[in-house]
Amino acid sequence: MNFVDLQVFKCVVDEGGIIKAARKLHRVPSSVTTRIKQLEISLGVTLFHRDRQRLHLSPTGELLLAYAERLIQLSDEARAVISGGMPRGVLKLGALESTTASRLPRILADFHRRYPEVRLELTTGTNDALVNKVVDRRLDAAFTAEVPAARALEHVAVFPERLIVISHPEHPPIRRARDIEGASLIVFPEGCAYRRVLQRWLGREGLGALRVLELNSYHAIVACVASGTGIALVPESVLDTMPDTHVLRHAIPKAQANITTPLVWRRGEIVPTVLALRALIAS
Amino acid sequence: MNFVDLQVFKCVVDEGGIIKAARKLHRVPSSVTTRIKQLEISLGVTLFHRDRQRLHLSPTGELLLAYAERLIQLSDEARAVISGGMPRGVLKLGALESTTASRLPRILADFHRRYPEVRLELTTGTNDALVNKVVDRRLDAAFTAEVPAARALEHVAVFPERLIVISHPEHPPIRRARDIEGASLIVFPEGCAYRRVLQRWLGREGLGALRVLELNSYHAIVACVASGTGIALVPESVLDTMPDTHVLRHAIPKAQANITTPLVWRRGEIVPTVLALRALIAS
DNA sequence: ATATATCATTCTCTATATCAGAATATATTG
DNA sequence: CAATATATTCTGATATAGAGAATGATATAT
Repeated sequence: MNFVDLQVFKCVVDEGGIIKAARKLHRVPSSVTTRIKQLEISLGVTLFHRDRQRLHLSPTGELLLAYAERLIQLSDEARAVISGGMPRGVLKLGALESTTASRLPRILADFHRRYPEVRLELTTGTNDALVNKVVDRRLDAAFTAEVPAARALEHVAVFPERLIVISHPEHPPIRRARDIEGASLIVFPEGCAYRRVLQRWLGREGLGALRVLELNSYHAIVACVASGTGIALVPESVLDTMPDTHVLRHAIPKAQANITTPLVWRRGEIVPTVLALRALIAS
Repeated sequence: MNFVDLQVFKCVVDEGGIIKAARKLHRVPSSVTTRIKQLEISLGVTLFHRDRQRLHLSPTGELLLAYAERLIQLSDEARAVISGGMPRGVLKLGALESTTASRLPRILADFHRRYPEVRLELTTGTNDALVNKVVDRRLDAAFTAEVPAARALEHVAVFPERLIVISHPEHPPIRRARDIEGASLIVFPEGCAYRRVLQRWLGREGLGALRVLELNSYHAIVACVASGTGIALVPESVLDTMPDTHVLRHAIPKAQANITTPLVWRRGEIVPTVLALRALIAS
């Protein structure tokens, strides 16, 4: 069993006959016949039932077909990633404001250096907005906050993140949810998964609704926190990109704090540019 | 790029050298070297950095390794599933309404317990409809009423059945065909072999056409018979699955009464799932 | 310091596998 | 009935892969 055999097998099934497959494969029919026979012998099963000079896929053959398709697809992907020529064209990428600020600069610089033929279009947005845009094909892929529940999406874990609470420098230490009672929350608009993390934590410890201020940029949020307007939940990596901010950092329980930023794309529709991005991140 | 190359590649990485890999693969080192070189040439990349007679996996090599492992694992799985014992996949089975009611529940329960990987698709229909579907490959096998005449089908005898005539409880005894003169026949629609048995018997004893009522379910037929609408011919085993039916049973001549339900499939095209079913019934 | 062992590689020969092409057998179609 | 289409078998040419021996370069032990 090798890739050539599997490709020949799949072609015979798709084209519905030895001769048609031979034409498509630029081979002579006898070669295709022998290849199929060899495959049957090596697996010890009958892939096709021969009925009056016609081939009919057997149930076992159907079983193999499913595997053959997966194997061929995977090997094509491997070849594309490893030796695939330079990807080119447009890569429509989405990311959270936080990921954009903390992780992307390095990644995108590397990416552009390695694949200068790719024009990058970066869209920022909340977790939910990004997921929707990927599903709608308005993005090729996105770095989100949560692994999406949708069956239609695939993902790979990329960046481990640690969420922390930040406050005004003179704020007393925050060890539990009730320590922030009375403060205002400064958060991203609805749809941000980090905000849900924060509210879940507060809810779990019995804290109800707080005053909420919605801002659209981490710089604005951090500036407001520093000036004592309220507290906020941010990934530590974002804060590390802002060296001169005078805010106090408070740890929250690990169960809430430790999350992973995934890269998500539509199932089965990974494109060369995204493949290249994924390969670059993996290395 | 083929599976052998990938396995050799993975082995070299795992064992950490050409010679160790060669030992493990029962090959000569030169063979392993050439295999790796070929792989590098065919992919157009360098998989290992050669540093003073030592190999070091390159970043590209690491990329390939990940794919190689998935591909090898998947192909092993395919081989195990396809040439490994347990049948799996879909079994498209046909059966008469009567067989479905009386014999199949036990059989199918056993079958599913023993071969949980097989998804069963059961189709009911008349004898002729089932035979046609098997010939057309829309069924893998079927329990029919008669041994099919078609050369293209094989069969094995499975269940002995005894056909009996049933009537309203107050109906006088039926000993010969003329005893039912004037009654209505309640039968399955055209294509049912049991119906032909009944009409052959009546015809042989010189009885002509009777009024006929066609119904599609044994429950309906038995209910109509019980209420005095007419008489019907049913396998005794079906009646035994309906404990509270008030109908009178009448024997008919053994030549007509004793039949055998066969399992039929296309000649020479018996598949693992049907093989398993046949084996289970035989035991 | 020298000898030995280890390692990857190169080269050549042989066995094997695979392909193309011609011939064959059977079924479908005009 | 001829013509076309289909899968298969057989044979010879070709390419490929593996074995084995030789090479060169490095590390390790005496």
